[in-house]
Amino acid sequence: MKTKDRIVAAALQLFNERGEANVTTNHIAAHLGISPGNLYYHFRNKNDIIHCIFLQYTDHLRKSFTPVSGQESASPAVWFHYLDAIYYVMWEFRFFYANLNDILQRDPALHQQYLAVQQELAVNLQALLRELNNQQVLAIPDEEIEPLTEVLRMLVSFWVSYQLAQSLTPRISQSVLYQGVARVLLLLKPYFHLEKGRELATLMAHYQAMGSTSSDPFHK
Amino acid sequence: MKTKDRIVAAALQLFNERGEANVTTNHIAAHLGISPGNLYYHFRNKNDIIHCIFLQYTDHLRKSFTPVSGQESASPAVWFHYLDAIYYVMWEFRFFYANLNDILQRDPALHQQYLAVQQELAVNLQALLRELNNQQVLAIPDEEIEPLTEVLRMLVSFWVSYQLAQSLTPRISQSVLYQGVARVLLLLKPYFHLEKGRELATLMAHYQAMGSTSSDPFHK
DNA sequence: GTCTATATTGGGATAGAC
DNA sequence: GTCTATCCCAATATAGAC
Repeated sequence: MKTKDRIVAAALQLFNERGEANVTTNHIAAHLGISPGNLYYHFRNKNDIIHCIFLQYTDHLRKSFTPVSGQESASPAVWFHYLDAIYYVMWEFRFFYANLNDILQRDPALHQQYLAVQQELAVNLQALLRELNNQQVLAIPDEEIEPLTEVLRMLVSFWVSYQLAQSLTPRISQSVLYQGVARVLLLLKPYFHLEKGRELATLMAHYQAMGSTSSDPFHK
Repeated sequence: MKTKDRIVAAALQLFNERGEANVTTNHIAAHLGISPGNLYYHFRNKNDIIHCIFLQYTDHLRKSFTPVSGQESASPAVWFHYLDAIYYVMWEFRFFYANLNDILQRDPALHQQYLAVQQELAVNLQALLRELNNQQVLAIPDEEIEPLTEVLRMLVSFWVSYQLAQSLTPRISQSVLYQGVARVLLLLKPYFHLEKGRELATLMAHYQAMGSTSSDPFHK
């Protein structure tokens, strides 16, 4: 593994574990057993490192949230896929969600790219909900689809921050992220067709179980 | 007005206008035409100033969100009262919401007080929704009240942050905060009894109008 | 590519005079 | 209470040898 990649990997790990604001370039270098100067040979500055991580992030989002064909969208297996993807991205890039505004504010170029990805996600999510309406899974009034998807994106984007604010310990657990996923389902629940109650109950039960704190000590 | 109070007022204003992270103690002093040393005569440090602002914040919350008697809760006028109070606190202390995690993380004592107030709010909000259930206004399944109130608090607490992330300009407008209030109603809408459709529509229309950008240029 | 040593910066905070 | 002057510190970033 090239030094440049090792730096990115170490940065992601340390950012996630200790918070981006608490990890300096010196920490990253020390963690890898290289000098600060060496790190600056590979990256212009800290933002440059974050930008590399961000590329992985958007890659992931684009792969995980590509729309599926109409038929498929009605399958609970696909719902699991999407919801798991939400969990995964929240966990894998939690440092980013934990400091979203700081990071975006200090790097306008990154902010612009962020907005572009968010726009794609918004479009895809709205299309998905419309498709689920068509497939008789959901019954969301048309004019509510846009604001509802916005609330859902907002919920996912700031669930990590919310959880950090709710606890004195700066570490977030996997289980609280599953609780976030369960909240997504909660907000959609009133719109599910009654015939889908069974499938919905299965999903809710799953993510609630994953979100119960007792599952956490195992560090699954 | 005593210097100490002037400092707090100036800090709140500058924090709201430029973002807490971008306002140094020197800026505050310069804005008031006093010396940095003078500022430090009145406050141990910057956190100390924020703490004073936070006391105003909690004062406000406690006054605005005290529970009302069961009967009253069914009155649309009371709903307006609560929703306007949400708007007001988001606007008046938007710097705090914009930087919640940074501020809490660097001051554990403040964080503890924050958690205490949040706990009060959670209890009051749950009680309010239960009362609205009783008054035949809402029909929220009992087990959903707690998670739903959590999502609502989360929505309000991070709406400002969300809006900042959604725009390249670091200023937030009053209208986007009204949009946030409208989202609160949106999430509750599925649970409203049908007979209350009229009142609900009035509320939604009001906050949507306030949230429309065309109302903003007037800086109401 | 990697190192050591160091320059730079800027905000937080204090000392001591007035 | 208020001022001026200054210290302190930590993180970012660079210079130049190896």
